[in-house]
Amino acid sequence: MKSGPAPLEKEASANNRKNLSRSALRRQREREKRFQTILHAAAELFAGEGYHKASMEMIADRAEVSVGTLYFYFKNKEDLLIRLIDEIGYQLRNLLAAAFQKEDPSLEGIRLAGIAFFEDFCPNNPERAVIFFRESPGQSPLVESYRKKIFNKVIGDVQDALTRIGKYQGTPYQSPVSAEVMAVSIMGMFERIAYHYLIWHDRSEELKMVGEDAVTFILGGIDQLCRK
Amino acid sequence: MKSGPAPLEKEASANNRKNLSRSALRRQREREKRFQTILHAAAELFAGEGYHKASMEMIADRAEVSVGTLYFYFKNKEDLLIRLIDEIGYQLRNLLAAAFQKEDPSLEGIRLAGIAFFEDFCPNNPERAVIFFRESPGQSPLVESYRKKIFNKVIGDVQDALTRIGKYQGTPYQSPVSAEVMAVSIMGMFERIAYHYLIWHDRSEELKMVGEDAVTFILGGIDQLCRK
Amino acid sequence: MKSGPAPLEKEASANNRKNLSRSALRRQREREKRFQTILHAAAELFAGEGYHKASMEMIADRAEVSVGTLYFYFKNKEDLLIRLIDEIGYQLRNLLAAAFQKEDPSLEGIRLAGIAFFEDFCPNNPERAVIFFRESPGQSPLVESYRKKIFNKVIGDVQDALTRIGKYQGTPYQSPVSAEVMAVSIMGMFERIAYHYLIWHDRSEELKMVGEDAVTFILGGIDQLCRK
Amino acid sequence: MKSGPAPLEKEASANNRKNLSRSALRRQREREKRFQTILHAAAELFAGEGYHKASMEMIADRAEVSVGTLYFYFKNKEDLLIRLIDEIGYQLRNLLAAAFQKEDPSLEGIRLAGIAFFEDFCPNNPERAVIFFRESPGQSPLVESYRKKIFNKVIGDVQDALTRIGKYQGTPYQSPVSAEVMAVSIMGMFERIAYHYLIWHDRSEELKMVGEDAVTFILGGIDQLCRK
DNA sequence: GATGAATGAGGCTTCATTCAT
DNA sequence: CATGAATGAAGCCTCATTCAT
Repeated sequence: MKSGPAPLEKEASANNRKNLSRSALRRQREREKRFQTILHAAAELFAGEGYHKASMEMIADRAEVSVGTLYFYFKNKEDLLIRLIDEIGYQLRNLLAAAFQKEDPSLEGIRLAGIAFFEDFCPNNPERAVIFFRESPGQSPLVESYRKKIFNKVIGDVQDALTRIGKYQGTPYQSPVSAEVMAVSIMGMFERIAYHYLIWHDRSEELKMVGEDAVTFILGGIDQLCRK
Repeated sequence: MKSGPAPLEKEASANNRKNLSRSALRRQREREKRFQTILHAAAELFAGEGYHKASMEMIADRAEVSVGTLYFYFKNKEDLLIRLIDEIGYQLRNLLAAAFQKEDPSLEGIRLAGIAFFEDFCPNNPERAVIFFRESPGQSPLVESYRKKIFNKVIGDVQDALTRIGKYQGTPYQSPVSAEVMAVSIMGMFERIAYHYLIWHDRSEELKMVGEDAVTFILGGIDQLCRK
Repeated sequence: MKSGPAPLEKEASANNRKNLSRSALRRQREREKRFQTILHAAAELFAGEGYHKASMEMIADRAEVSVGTLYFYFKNKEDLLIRLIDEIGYQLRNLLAAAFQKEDPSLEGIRLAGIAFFEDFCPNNPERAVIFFRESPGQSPLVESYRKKIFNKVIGDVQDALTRIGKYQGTPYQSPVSAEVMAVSIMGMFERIAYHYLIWHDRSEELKMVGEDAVTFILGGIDQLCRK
Repeated sequence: MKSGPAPLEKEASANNRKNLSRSALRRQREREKRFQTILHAAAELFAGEGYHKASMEMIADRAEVSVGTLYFYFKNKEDLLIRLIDEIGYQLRNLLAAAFQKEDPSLEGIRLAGIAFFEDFCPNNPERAVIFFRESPGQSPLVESYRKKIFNKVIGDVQDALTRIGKYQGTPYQSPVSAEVMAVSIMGMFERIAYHYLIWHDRSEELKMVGEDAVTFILGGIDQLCRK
């Protein structure tokens, strides 16, 4: 309560301000850290035990906090899941956006995006793939609405990239919904390939080859839809 | 199962047998009917309310039987879901098999399969699509193991068809896993397109056009993977 | 709390003392003010949301202080309620005492008390009526003991007034407990009339007329009990 | 499962029907009995420990059933309280109605009603008085709405009785709301007298005398309001 | 004095499953 | 075979209170 030797007026003030901002910052940092600790614990358990089997108590234990603290940082269990899929969706979009931006609008961007997904995202975030593709569907209307929103965004990104490519190359698509169908298809391929080779069968070492075939498949499909 | 006392005469015996077999048959029929009634009620509720929200009591009410009866026909709630996805998987495989068998091993079979899925299965079984694609993932290890088994079979069917086509046409695939990757990809496309245009956005009237684009995409993809 | 460097002179000292007492007074005032701010916030929320629904956090938010501060000024949540009903009881007693003292011991005092309650207290303190009559009963033994004490005091005041009137007018009561019964009855009438016309049905504009009838009723009752 | 010797056709049918109806009736009876057992256990605990302190587990224990059974018979804890106050309100109305009907519309009916409340209801149902007057106020909006409805009915009954008396005796009331105010007042007196002499101070042996004074008070009040 | 993050006991409620009738 | 009342474990969540800063 009592600080050391009395500092001069202005200095004291400055010091004080500095102290305040320091402690405030530290608080902020620790808050953020705790938030992530909890989210991480939840992710591990959702992926490992399944969303339903993972109880709030288990999550609290793993995060080394009390149950009450969980509810200080998150509204409820559903919120935990929503934050997770939000974060994963964000990561996924960034990954794809980076791939698309590496090149001029061309199929090369699509290829890079596929490689990013299969060779970067999947092997490095298997837990997140599990949550995104296996644990989050069909859990509640609210979660489902978030999933829908996120998928729509990712699909929209891919669709935009395809549209840009089409315009850039002067290749029209077969039907008005073609770009959308392709984007949805690509998303579906990514999803089920991850599910198949990562979640169900642990064949992650084949993912590189699988991804290449998948990308070839996609490029062939796009090409075909540009023909007529 | 338990026969009565030894009958005296052939006539009597015949008579008896006839009676027994009649009532036994009726029993059998009613049993089967009830089984289906319950399964149907469960399907409606799983799709409408979600697997978890649908309680055994609700299912019993809708099927107009008692809760106890549910447990006579099904081992437990999980069993209900497993039977459903089993049935759906069976239906799906038949659908695809029929398409593949309509033609000589050729891409036409693939096209027909796509049309069968998008223009027959989806619009006529939206409830089943919901159960198969949204409600059954991530519910329990056992259910997941059944899902895996069923998906593997469907994927295997497609893969076999693709392999047959490859052999028949003398077109080798890019890599050893190519046929499998394509099968998995096709499954993923089907799944997410159904999810997107049927479950999330009710654009089922567009499904025909969407399906055509998807099939074109697939054929282009296959073609591409046969090149080199 | 932290004084600067030691002052040189008496004047300074005097000055200092003055300063100290000034700041001490200001402290005192601010303390009092904050106490009331919190109590007021609690009153609003207890009346508006109900004692249980109103959480300490909500109260802190409304009073624009932190939760910790609540516990500096009040022992606990129960304490908040007790202080409130104490204050309300105090106000009520003053109100009645003022009415009784306006006149010589006579029924006129009773009339004025009724008017004070129905035409002053009720319309001007509906929130307090809600707390006193609806939110405080049955919350905890301790709160209940305070309620009992307060009611006893108010009833005692009325009883004393009635006794004085009886002695002054030389009219004995029917039984030894008559004065007490009348006081309790009057209190009950006040309570339920407020509950009925103020809390349950918003007919506060009729309260004047209602109050007059109530007072007439009371006077008739008192008169009757003095007969024999 | 197997009944004794095979009865003749009609007899069997009759027997069967009889058996069915017997067991159905017994079921019904036992259901009703359990319902009451639980309600009784809840009443004891609500009165003894207070509504909030009495947990569902405690109630289940006292009723010697499982917690789940509580929820088979009652929707939730609130429902338990509502059923109780409903039942008490019903009992109270019957009590008063019986008193009013014993005599021609006259003040004697009011007197009998008072006696019924103070000399019958209070001493024989102290627990119910506690629930009705102390534990049920301010618990939740829904409970409060039921309280309001019940009080309104009881007050309405008294008001009707007073109106009938007024008409029968040709004595008009001071103001249009007089009958209502009197009814509300009487209810308030009953309530607070019960609270004072039964719940707070255990002076139930004085209740007879207290009740007499209260009735005298009421009659005087009514009389006064008929004058002008 | 003030803050607000952390606690954790305890409450209510749900629901799959069982079993006597 | 069918019924449906009973079970009880387990889950989510609230919130008054504390205490280090």
